[in-house]
Amino acid sequence: MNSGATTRLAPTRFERQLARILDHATAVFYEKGYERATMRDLSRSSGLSLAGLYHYFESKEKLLYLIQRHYFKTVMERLNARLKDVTDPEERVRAFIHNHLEYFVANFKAYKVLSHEDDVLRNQFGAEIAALKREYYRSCASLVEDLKRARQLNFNNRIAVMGLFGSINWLHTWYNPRVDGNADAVAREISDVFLKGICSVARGPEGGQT
Amino acid sequence: MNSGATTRLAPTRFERQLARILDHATAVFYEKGYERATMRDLSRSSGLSLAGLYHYFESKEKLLYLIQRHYFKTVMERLNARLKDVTDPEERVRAFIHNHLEYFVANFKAYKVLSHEDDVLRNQFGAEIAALKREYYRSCASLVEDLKRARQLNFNNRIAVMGLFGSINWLHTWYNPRVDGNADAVAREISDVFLKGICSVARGPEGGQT
Amino acid sequence: MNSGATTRLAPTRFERQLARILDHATAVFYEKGYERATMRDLSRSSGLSLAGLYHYFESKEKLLYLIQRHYFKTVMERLNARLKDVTDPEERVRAFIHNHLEYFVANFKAYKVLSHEDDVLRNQFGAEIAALKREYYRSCASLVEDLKRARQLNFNNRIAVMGLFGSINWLHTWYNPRVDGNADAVAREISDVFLKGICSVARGPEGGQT
Amino acid sequence: MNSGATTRLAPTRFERQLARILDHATAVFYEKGYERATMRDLSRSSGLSLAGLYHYFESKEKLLYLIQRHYFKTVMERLNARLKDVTDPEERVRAFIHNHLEYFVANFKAYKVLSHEDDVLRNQFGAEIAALKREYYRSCASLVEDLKRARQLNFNNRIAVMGLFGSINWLHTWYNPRVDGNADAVAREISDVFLKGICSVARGPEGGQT
DNA sequence: AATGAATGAGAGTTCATTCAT
DNA sequence: CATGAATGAACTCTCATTCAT
Repeated sequence: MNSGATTRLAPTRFERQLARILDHATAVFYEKGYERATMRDLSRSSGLSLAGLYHYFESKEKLLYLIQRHYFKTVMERLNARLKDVTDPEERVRAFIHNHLEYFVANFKAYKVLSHEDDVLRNQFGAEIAALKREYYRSCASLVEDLKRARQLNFNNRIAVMGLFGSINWLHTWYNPRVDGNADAVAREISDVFLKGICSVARGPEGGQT
Repeated sequence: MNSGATTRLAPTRFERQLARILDHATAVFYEKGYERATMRDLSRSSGLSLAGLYHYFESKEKLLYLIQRHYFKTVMERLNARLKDVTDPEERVRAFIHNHLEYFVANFKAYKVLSHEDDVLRNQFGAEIAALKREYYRSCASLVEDLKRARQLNFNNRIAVMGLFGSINWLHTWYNPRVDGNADAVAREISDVFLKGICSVARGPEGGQT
Repeated sequence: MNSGATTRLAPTRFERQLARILDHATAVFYEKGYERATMRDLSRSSGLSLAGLYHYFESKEKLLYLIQRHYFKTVMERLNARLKDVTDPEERVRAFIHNHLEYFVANFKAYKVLSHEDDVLRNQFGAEIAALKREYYRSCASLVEDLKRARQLNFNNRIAVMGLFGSINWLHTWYNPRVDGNADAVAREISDVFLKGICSVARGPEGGQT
Repeated sequence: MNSGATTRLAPTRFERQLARILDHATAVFYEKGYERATMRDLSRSSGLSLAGLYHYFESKEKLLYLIQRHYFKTVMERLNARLKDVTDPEERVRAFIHNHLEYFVANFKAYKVLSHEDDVLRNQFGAEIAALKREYYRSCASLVEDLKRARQLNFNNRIAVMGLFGSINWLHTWYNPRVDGNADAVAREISDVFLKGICSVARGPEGGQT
């Protein structure tokens, strides 16, 4: 994990250590959940002493914040990079879904920490993460709106997008690569159902929402 | 909440009290999450003393178990009752979605306690709840399979059903009756997208899975 | 167990019930120790409700008091009855030992409750039991003194008697009827060692104590 | 108290602190008994915070285990050292009694914690302490058997040794240095009575036991 | 940079006991 | 006579965090 997206230059020792700790912490939060995980668990898994951990972050909450921020930022960076080359509205929605699944299947532990520990953070930390999440949601919603406009479709944006987010955020409770194939396969299946779904809905001019 | 489904006759004082406590506890778990919620919170919210609570259940875990069991059993009872009168395969899938949303919009606090505190329970309790959850999943999967067979459709059952569960289980993170309308409206929208989606997917004979 | 030594007439229902409860309680105290034993244990073992127990005694302490008092009084009554027919000093000491072992092998659970929960009781209860214990000790000490005087023996009374009490009070930690024979056999062996011991000690006129 | 018999080199700060805590705990257990003594009592007596205590041992049970193990091991080490220089069978039995009394009069609080909290420990802890106790008992029994063989005596080994253990384990309920003299005096008296006792018993060839 | 030692606050749970019925 | 329901107080133990070194 590459924390500190601020610099692209060689990371300092501190940054490398921190990244290592965040990785271990992600695994522990994945396993036991944020509340159940104790600082002692983190100490054990990272090999640092309990007090040593506090050199790298001020509190358990800050640690969760750093993890969530990192993964939100990274998935969005990758999304933006990927969308640069795609213009077709439907393909852009597919790109979003594929990007999400590809990244989070590769980082499935982080994935659960993002979706399950959704509302743990309070105050400043909570607000920042909520903002990132909203931004990510808006990215997806925009792509769907673009497609709707381009094809003159008719469905409830919010419910459709939220339904899609549900599908892809719930993945961590069931996804098994041996049963379900790789990320590409799952992304194609989910994209197909979702896109055929919204493209086929046609209830006449009264339905829908901007 | 009507605990003790064994008898339909007048509930005893104990049963009524227990039901009242489970209701309060559900609200507290909804608000703070199971781990963060303390027995002292439950004491406060229920008006009973800390020790008094233990007259009604042996442990905090047992309490969560009682809640989860109750709601799983009830939603399945209602599903079975509703399916009695429906024969058309598509309508039966719609009935499932509608039943789920109707019940859990009416009991949205319990809803979060079911989906968020998914894997808290261990051992016997965990096994029992997992069995109920599997049974509920199987109900839905069967209905989808019936539809697939009836219409000779072509899609990945598991991914489709899991995607649907994601959509309806994620609801508790965003549903707002003032914005999204009542349960009927949401159920119709989600059903439309899902059903059009799976009915339109046609990738040729190589796709799909039993 | 026959509580309430005050009347020799037909015991009332209350007395019979109380005696039954004391018996059960003795068994529980024997098994778990006084501190570890809970009122719920007593409720379970006696078949009465928790609150029902309090009709028979005011507190857990009083219950222990009643048990200890009963067994101390009974063993002393039996001792006095037995000593009536014995005049030889040595035989009187043997009678004490035999009486003690016979009674407490027959009531070995009570026996542990007497010796292990020695110093639990406080205040009035503690004082009364301590007085009974002192009386019992004095009985034994007198017999030993009589023997010493009659035979003009020479040993430290207090240490000898305390040593004897140790031997017979420690019994509950090791006595096993299948290995050690019945009470008579053990009493004879212990009496032999003790009596030969004190009768053979002769360190000249400076030793001993009144 | 010198815990950690593994090294005879300078004890670490941790070891010294632990030893200090065990000392305080021994005093508290002596005073109130293991069950009645609370962790708060130990905290108060040792000057550490409640949580601080848990830096040194994992549980109240482990604490009792550490205490009991220490004293059993130490008294046996001392016994073995002392027996090295004694060959006469009678003197060896006297050495055992003297060693026991000397050590436990000097550590009379620990003494009660050993004998009164005999059967508190369960499972692994209980098994280990029981094994040490058995070893200590065997040491004594061997010495008595040696004497019996050397002198061709005739008495029941088990009852005699158990009686002796009763005498010396019961000491903590009555011993008062001002009344009873020092350990040497008491040891001599008890040894005299016991040894004269077993040496004088002669009931003919049918008596005794291997 | 890193740690052993320490802590205040609070967790879930159990206790002997009471009281309305 | 007997009980289900209830409680205040106290229990052992764990938590995230700090600080001297």
